[in-house]
Amino acid sequence: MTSPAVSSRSLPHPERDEIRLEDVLHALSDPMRLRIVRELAAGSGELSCSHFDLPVTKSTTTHHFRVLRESGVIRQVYRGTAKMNGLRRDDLEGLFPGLLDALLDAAGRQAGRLGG
Amino acid sequence: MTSPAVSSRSLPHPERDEIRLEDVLHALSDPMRLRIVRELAAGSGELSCSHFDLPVTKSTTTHHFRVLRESGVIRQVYRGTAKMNGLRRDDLEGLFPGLLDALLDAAGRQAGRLGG
DNA sequence: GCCGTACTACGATGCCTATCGTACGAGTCG
DNA sequence: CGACTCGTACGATAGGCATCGTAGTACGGC
Repeated sequence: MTSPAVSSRSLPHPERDEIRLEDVLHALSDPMRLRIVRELAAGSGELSCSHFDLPVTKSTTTHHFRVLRESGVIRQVYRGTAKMNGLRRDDLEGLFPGLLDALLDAAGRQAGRLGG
Repeated sequence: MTSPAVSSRSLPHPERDEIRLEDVLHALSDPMRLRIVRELAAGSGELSCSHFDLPVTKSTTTHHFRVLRESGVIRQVYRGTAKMNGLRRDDLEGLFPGLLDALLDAAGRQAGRLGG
């Protein structure tokens, strides 16, 4: 099968109205999570957790993805054994217009400045 | 005297190049500190620490101002017994164009949405 | 010099969190 | 079914941090 079904395993997400700016900022204040979000923004669609090659164990990776989901930054859905991740661009743009772009731009500038 | 001299007590600030996005986001992810920054942005110039009426003790207030200063969000200077606080708008705008405005706008929208 | 105000320094406390390792569950493929 | 992959759950650990209270320092005015 080329497109496996979405599993029924539950993955609680906050509604758009429940997303709090402080939680979003806290989620993005961790370098590992900021890196994940930047990769998600660079990729066109959804990315699986295992696509990311982070310098931490899988347990810790799971933890970071959960923080991002529970803060409302990303949306996660099971597709077979993989868990696909996507930025909640529309919800964030509706709540905080221009914020996500400004944050991604800021992260990109800093990476360019520090990383070479 | 109407304009007391700036004291020599040392208050270390990060240089513009040393300001890290993660630190700024972490600083603003605390409700008390976000509130301080919003008040600073609303006021035209510098504000003294004692101008703020926060629901925490003065010890904790000192702590929050230090986090904001050490992350590069505000600049602090002694003027007599008072310590004046000002947003580092220029430095932040130079490093992360549009970010501060987007953050303040987001905070304002959320306050309007939740606070009435 | 003495007092009051503004802020700080330090220690304590309790909570949160980033990290790990191991054991487990869900799904796919042979 | 059995093996393998992907991701989770749980416990442990170590460090960070928001908060407080008390004691202390710096400055300005009397």
